[in-house]
Amino acid sequence: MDAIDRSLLRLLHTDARATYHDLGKAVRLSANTVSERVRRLRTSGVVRGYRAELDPAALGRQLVMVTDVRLSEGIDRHAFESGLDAIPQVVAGSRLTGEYDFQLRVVCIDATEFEGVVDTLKRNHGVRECRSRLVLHDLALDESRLLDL
Amino acid sequence: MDAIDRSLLRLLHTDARATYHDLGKAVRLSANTVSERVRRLRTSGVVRGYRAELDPAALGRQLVMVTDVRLSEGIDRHAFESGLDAIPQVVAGSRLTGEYDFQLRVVCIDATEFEGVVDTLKRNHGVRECRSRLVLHDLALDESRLLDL
DNA sequence: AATGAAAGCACACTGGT
DNA sequence: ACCAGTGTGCTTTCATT
Repeated sequence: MDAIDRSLLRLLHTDARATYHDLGKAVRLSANTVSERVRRLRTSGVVRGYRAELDPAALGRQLVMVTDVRLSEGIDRHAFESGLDAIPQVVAGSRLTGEYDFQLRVVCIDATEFEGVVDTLKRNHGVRECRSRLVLHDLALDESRLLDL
Repeated sequence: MDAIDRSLLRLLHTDARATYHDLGKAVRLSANTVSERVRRLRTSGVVRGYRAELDPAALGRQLVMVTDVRLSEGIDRHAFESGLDAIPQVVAGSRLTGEYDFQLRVVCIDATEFEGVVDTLKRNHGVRECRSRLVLHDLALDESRLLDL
């Protein structure tokens, strides 16, 4: 992992469909060499994959909530996690330390749909308590900033 | 936006570097037609971009914290947001309703580094109070799940 | 690790259904 | 909206340093 690799990671984070040829022009290396470096970055696990970033708003979903969740006694954490597959509005989540067990990000069309999600969580997934707040907006930051350190 | 477009979005979310030819094989369309559909999805804003997903742990950063933050009176929200550019450990964040003003995701090497981030936030960025918890792990969910609705 | 050459493919146009 | 053909340019392999 040298400075060139970090440049390549930044470039691929900006546009994962950039050609090796163009990446090579940017770092002054042949397409060939870039291809090998990127393959190494992939197999070493630094690059986990290449993802198309979707815009939920363009899919008609403009209500984003952050919901902290506490499970009832006797609910298996692992079962709860796999059960979330059944609720597509839950697009991300983490298990956290502290007062609550999990934090979920829930993307909905409107408050009615969100109400349905909360009811489902409580009725079918062993959620005892939840605490939700509206996402006003997301900040323009991302993980590629770690390359600056 | 029909079922084929949703398939293409799912495929591109799994591998944003897939060729139009391969995408076409999956949805039984010519590479040509796939290219046109994908271009429409891009210009309509459903696809915001293509990103390489990095693994912070592979970059030597294994401590991930979620930190809620409340700003002091008289601190401009917008100034706070742009000021975060100076702290690369902050890899994501949202402005939220509720008790706290923002929630940040902070990726560090160890507790000492995180302590530095918290001190910086309080000393230089107008943070009055913060409440942090450790991310035990992230759930295997993503925004492409919205396509199932 | 990096390079250049050459074969094999993918991509972007055009034109046509 | 979709497809086929074509020219251009990208990717990959191999020999070489």
